[in-house]
Amino acid sequence: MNIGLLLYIPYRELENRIMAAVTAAGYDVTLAQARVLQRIGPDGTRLTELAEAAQVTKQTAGFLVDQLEKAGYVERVPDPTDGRARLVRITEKAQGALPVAGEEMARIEAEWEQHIGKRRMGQLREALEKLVEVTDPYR
Amino acid sequence: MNIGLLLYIPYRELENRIMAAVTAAGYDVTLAQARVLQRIGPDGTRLTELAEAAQVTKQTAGFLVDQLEKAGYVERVPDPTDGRARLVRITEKAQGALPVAGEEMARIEAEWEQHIGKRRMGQLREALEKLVEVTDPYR
DNA sequence: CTACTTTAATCAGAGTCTCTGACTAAAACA
DNA sequence: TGTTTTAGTCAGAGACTCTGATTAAAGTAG
Repeated sequence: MNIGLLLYIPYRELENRIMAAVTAAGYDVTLAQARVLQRIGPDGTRLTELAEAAQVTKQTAGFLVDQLEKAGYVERVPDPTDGRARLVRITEKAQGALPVAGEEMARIEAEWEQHIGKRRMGQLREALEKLVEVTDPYR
Repeated sequence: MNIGLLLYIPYRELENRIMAAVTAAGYDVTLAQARVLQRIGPDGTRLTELAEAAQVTKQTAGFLVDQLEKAGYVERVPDPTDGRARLVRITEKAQGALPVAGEEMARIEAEWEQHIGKRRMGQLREALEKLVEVTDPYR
């Protein structure tokens, strides 16, 4: 089995389950919206930064933020340090979703560790962290 | 850094580079088309099977196969064992793309091994193969 | 200070991907 | 034979993403 599929299959499982948990908790967010949402920092993040982090164009990021804003999950506030820019911030309404996602992620990691063992899980994480050094275009 | 992103970043790099290599070799295929294409077996595969393997609906798979067919990369032939079914087969035109993808993949794996070391690469593969046992819905 | 360049964001339009629901035809089964 | 299941298609809509052009603010060189 090729390494691409080996990386992708667990990733997709993780993403699907987290989305399901968030949806079950009553948050109506799509996958693309969630990918943007999780990149927003605690003090707000500029659209351009979000676009880079999520690997989409500014237009796409703007489109998704528009939807998130309409749904009340984010708000845009002026950036005090730059008159052109605005900061996208997570609203109180969306704050509750973060721990839901975090808990589901922890649950999944625990399941994985149970199956492959603590040692292998540690090796997996170590290898991936090293691999990200050469494959992440934003570091 | 969360495990999801750790899995996704190298995956995306792999996918992007393979797509770039295939495109550079003169094959005009989209990512979604490629995901279907790589699931087609040597003797042809049914649409329904492709849909399951690629994790999309039959309609979506059909839509992508239509495009691949128009571009001359696949053909549909009757399934001799089932009058309702048709086998999607890779045409000669598309055969050349497979080694291009394979070579790029091997090149990337070699680079990764160079960076993280042979030992870690082995551990990574071992851990992922074990992980796929519990995360692959199609096995 | 002024003119030029860059940067942040948006507007407009199009192409691609994916889905739900309804349907046809062949196969499998009771 | 009649019913149910399976393989695939048709129709329509929604979601995602892109390229190109534009506006406004900031930065920079003279």
